[in-house]
Amino acid sequence: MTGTTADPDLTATPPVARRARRHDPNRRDRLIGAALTVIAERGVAGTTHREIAKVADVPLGSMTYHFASLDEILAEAFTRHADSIARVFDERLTAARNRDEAVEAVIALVTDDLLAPGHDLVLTVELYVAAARNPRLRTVTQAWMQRSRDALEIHFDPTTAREVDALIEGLTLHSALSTDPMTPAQIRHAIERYLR
Amino acid sequence: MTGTTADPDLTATPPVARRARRHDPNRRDRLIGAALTVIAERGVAGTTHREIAKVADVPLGSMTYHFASLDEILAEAFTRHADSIARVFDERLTAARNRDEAVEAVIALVTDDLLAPGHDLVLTVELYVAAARNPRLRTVTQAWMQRSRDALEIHFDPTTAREVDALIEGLTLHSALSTDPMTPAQIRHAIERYLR
DNA sequence: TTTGCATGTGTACGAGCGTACACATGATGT
DNA sequence: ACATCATGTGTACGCTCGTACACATGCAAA
Repeated sequence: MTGTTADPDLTATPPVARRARRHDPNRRDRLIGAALTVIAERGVAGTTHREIAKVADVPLGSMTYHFASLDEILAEAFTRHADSIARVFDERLTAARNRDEAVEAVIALVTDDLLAPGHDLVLTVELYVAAARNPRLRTVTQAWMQRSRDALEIHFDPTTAREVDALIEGLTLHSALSTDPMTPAQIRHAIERYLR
Repeated sequence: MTGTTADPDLTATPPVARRARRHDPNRRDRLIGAALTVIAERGVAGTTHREIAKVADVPLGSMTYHFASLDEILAEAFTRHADSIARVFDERLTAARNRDEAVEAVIALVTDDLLAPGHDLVLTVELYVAAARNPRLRTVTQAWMQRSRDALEIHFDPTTAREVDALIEGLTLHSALSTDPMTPAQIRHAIERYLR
């Protein structure tokens, strides 16, 4: 009736409400998780402060408060990714009590973990590409590779460990890229052929 | 002495000389090559019209004339890359006349071609990442994989061909990522262990 | 209770980007 | 010879980006 410009009450709620402040401990952790989601969906190239903030439902300014730069977010996100895979790797191989069980552990690792439906294999390839030009990320990949090899060397000699590590890499990558991914039986066949 | 603003001669050479027009057939091809150079140096994420133009020593406007979009340049560049590797693959395996020679061909392929000093392995990983989100590039990788497998099937059964293809992928990728790349002897050992 | 500071929020700025487009030029077919 | 048009060149526009920064708020120490 009076029109929006006629109201003289300057204490009224401003037209654009300020977002309520939230108590949000471990927002930093949530942001790292959101970063991994964005990387998986849009790739490192499509990962921006604004996109991560949107996924985490957080204002843009929060990004620069918690992280000095985009590089820092990427480094922390990929570190978490590599650690989570390396931990599974460790657990499977530590649990194996002899060589035969170790072979089964490797097979299970590939078929049940690395090629599991929910597992974002593209995240690993994104890491490799990013690491090619980011020394900090190269440290992450190298530590991860070392850890994998160490776990394998619990049961296999160093030469075999290195070769199997490469084979695992190739099998997962190939399955991920193919329209016609390898079946668990084919994975088993390839690994057993190599290790038995 | 009279100062630069005192000259009334409007027919004089303008302060910024227009670049001389050049007769440049197959500039399009040169641009694709320049694109591969840029991708190898800066990654797909750092590949821009302006950067490619600078490497090829060509004005920016030339990019949009020869290619409808950046995607089109990337697709053509990666197609060239994949074809050039697939051709070597074909040649090596076609030349082999029995299984033993085929094994040697695979070893030579990895050690002498894929891991050759001048060969940009990062280009392949860049392709994989780009293909994850670009259907056109996924066609390129799948055609490439099929061609590799076909070449291997000249000498090996389909199951072996697929497994060896994956092994090659893993060996090259692993060598590329490691600070401590595998030696030719180690490559030979891994492949012979699998194929003999 | 008061106060300091870690944390949360909104916005502005300059840079680089893809792309569009107007204009220039010379090779080529007639 | 000359007209045409494929090719070559320069520049402007609108957009998104990373980052900086001023201001708000409430927990915790004193």
